[in-house]
Amino acid sequence: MGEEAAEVVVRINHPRLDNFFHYRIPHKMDKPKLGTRVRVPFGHRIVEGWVVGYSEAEEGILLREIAEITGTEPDFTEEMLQLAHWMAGYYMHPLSEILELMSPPKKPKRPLELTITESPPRHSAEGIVLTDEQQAALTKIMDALNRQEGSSFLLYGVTGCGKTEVYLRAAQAALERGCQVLYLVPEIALTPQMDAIFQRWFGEEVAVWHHRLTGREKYRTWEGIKRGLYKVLIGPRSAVFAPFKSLGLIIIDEEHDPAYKQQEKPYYHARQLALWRARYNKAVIVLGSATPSLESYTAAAAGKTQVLAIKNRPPGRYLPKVSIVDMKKEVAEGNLSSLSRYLLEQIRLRLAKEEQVILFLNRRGYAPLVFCPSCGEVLKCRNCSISLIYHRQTRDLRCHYCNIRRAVPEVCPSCGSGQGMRFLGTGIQKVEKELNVILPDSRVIRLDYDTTRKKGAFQQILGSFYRREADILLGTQMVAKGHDFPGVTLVGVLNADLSLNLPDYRSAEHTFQLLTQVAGRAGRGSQPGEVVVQTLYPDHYSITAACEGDRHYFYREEMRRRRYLEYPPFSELIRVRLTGEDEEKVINLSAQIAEELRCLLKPDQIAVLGPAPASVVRVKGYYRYQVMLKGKCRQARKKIKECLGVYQKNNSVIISIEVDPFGF
DNA sequence: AGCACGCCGACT
DNA sequence: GTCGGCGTGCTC
Repeated sequence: MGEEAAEVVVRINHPRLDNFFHYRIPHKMDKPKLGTRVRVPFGHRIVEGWVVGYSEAEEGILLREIAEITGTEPDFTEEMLQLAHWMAGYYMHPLSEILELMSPPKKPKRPLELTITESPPRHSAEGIVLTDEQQAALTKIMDALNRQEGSSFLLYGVTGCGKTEVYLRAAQAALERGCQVLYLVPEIALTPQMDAIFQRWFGEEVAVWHHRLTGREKYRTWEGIKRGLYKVLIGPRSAVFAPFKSLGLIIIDEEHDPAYKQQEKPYYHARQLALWRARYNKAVIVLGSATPSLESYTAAAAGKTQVLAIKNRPPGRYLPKVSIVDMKKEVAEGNLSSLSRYLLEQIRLRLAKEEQVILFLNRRGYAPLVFCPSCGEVLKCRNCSISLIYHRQTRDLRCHYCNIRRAVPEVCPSCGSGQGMRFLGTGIQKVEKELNVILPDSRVIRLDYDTTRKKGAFQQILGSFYRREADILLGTQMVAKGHDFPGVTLVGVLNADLSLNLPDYRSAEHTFQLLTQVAGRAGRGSQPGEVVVQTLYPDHYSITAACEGDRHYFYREEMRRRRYLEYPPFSELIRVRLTGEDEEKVINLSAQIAEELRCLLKPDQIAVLGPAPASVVRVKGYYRYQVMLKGKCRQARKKIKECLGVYQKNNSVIISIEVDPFGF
């Protein structure tokens, strides 16, 4: 018979150590609670780890003893340990890495006082009266809070319908019932403004969590949430790991936003974890969006989530009129500018009335292609298999994958011709220059990755546009989110097709969401707005649906296509990605793995696709290939992981597993 | 991941 | 003779 021993996960990040090890508790040590951080002898050294359970050790293993307990209390609550186990299984990731991600911030050396002045919840100073639809939604949420049995809602409201008003009142109702509230937003950039709104309502009991906080700030917030001093936490996806004492309400704002999916290990989706935590805590969860993800839409259709629909904006705020411009015609009629004649006419009209304009182009830089007119060679990054982009401010070339910069060559590196390089295509900087030429009297302000590098620049640019210090806000997808500009009456989408041509089964969904969100920026004030959408595919369903505001048509059509092609939500995807410096080794191993998976998995259950090169084969000098699994993947996760585990020993090719991948 | 063990070349 | 190269194998 084996003996009862502590299961310890060691704090070492390696695929071959993806398991716990058994340890004996010394006689003079109290039995550590689950989640306790300990130091244990491991091989020839002492390492840190966490106690994650107790069980009988197998016979024949010589158990060693836990050396010491670190910290005064466990790092993880029962809830977070269970969540970690669930994540390890679902995302096929080592438990140690997930615990690392969830572990509390270090205690600062200098002691820190944790007192928060409890302010009684205050009502909105503005005293806005809710519309009937808003009130109906709020009532259902409040009923659910009273029932305390865990419920989920999809707050499906058109852009500008006042979802925030519903969130605030729901949060207040939760606080009145003694519960804490988690409010998730897609990006850090959006936290300060939400923080300001919530602080106006709830005072000092609101905290913000994100990765840019200092060590002290993190510790203070973490402890405050844990002890129940803070009642509301606002933050991006990582805030979903906060150690709430009594979580009663979770709100996910813009739940469709891809930023909720972590794009690096361990590739979790915050919405999924939030749903898990809501279920565990019997809390209410509200997913809010004007353009829900297909996942949430499906859950609603299946009755797993209740729909709270808001179909109208508050009185006096009208949905904009949308016009589509066919750019194929525009080019055929000799207009090679990035602005169609109709859009330009509309811009002039609005500027003459001293109204503001937002222009949207989802492409950074000046020109996306640089080529030699003599031999036709297109310049590519030497580390990545991707074209270099010309940037005008710095007059150099950049790779948008690895950020490398180089000068524009005077002589073609391929044929040696000295004719000079030519630039092709249109990036946002080129549009900026065009605007300066065509409309020399208008003030243009640009919002993109390059103008928001400096801290606070994002807020500063938006603030300046809000104060009407500029007439035209020209931006990448950053302009789609967040702000209300009462002065904006025209939104121009310069190239609606860019997101449509991405190699991703979600591209139509993203295009529909992006267009709807951008269009929603128009007519936020009392003036009716107009949206002009320029496209080469004026008949594509994602574009027509977004322009006509016909959400049901889009979802019907998109579901039909997904079902036909057996893409999620009608199947599950797992991507196995292989990365290495030696391309041949990567290809060979990919083929070997695909072959073995094909033997292992039933073809009528799971299709093994590939191996195929990733959409950008080479990044930062590493070659990337992938094998895609499509079908009933969940139930075969164990088998798949075992199969791949064998190959993870090879260290010249890194294998990573991505469950429900984003961005192909 | 670390760290030891292990079996072959040029050094005080 | 030994110091040290990094190949491979294990860690309750």
